[in-house]
Amino acid sequence: MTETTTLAELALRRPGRADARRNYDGLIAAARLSFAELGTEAPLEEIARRADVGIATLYRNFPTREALIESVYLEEVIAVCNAAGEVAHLAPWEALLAWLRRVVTYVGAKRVLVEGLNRDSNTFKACRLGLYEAGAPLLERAQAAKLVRPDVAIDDVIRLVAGIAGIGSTTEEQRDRILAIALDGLKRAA
Amino acid sequence: MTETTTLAELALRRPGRADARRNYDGLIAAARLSFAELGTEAPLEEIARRADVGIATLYRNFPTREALIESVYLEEVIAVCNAAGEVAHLAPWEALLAWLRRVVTYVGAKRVLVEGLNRDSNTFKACRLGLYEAGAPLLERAQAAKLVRPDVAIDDVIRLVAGIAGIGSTTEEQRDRILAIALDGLKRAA
DNA sequence: CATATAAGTGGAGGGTTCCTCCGTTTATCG
DNA sequence: CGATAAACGGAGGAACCCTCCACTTATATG
Repeated sequence: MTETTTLAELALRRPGRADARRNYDGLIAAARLSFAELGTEAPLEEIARRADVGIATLYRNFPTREALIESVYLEEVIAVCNAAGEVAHLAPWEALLAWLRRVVTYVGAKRVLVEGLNRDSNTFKACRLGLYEAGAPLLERAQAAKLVRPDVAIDDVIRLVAGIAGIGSTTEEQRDRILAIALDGLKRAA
Repeated sequence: MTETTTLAELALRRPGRADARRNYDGLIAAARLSFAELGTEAPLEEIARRADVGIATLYRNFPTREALIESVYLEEVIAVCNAAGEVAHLAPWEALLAWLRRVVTYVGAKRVLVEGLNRDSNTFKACRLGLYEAGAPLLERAQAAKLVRPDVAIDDVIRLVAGIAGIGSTTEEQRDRILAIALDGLKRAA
């Protein structure tokens, strides 16, 4: 479901020739490493060097720095979307909670990637859509069980949680507490 | 109150000589303009040019780009802190709500300034402290009136609100709705 | 297998921005 | 007014960005 949009984009962008595909993958791997180590401002020439590839090859595959950041980001979002399936066995409210917690952890860790990238880009929109599709069933289940107020939509929830995840420089305990407060507002008004 | 820490920092950093102080102020003004116009990546030499000052003067006052961003940021935070006084005449819950809305509007508008700046820096910490001191009386009043659950602290609230403010690419309506949901969780549990 | 061809490749190089160094200017104080 | 310490400007080397083009190679086809 998510994969239709996302993988379509991936498949579309990935080069067709064997050697080119090898370089493409190598670049993403090198970029992930460099970004983690030096931040999103890591020199592109350094990334190309690590991938054992000329600078022109990098630019051919990723015309802008943001395109590269997004491609790294993409793979990780897919993992979180898939995690929505792993909580299906839990009770409605607990399942929703568990998955949202996972989203917070994930987005928080990769915050450095997200900030500074154009949040209106196509790839980013696709990621959001993927998260919506992954989370919607969990929300609906909780609403059907009368545990969550019926007037909230999945994109409200995702954005709320994403916002909390973006909070910098705080302990994990505090972030959990804040998340709990916010999600209390989600519960069915008595 | 807030001003003790904040202004102490400001006074500390501000040069003592008349001409130097003039340049310092000119640089901040030019920086505010340039950042608004070209983003936080605006060429520092352009900023120096606009301030009618050599590039070395810029670097002497603000050794890094972040230092400059922070200084611009600082002045604006003070304005929000002062706004806490302007809502004192409202009822407890409404006063808290009004001020938090103001914080969201403010931080949302200046998000471009905040992201990309080191959130653990001294200046940033001072700003947070200022917001805490400004907001604490509002929160305590609402708690005393039994309108807000007693187990939340002001820094939870500020961070929660700051997180929501940081959400990108959404309408003002949605942001208000999300804020309302989150603040519902703040209310005294029945 | 041979070979045509389109896709892919690397790196030189011009342009921009960063940031330091140092000789000159100027505010301040006795 | 003169000494002196603080502040100043801009030249210039280094890092990085990104385009252009001559060369290489995977793949499809006869």
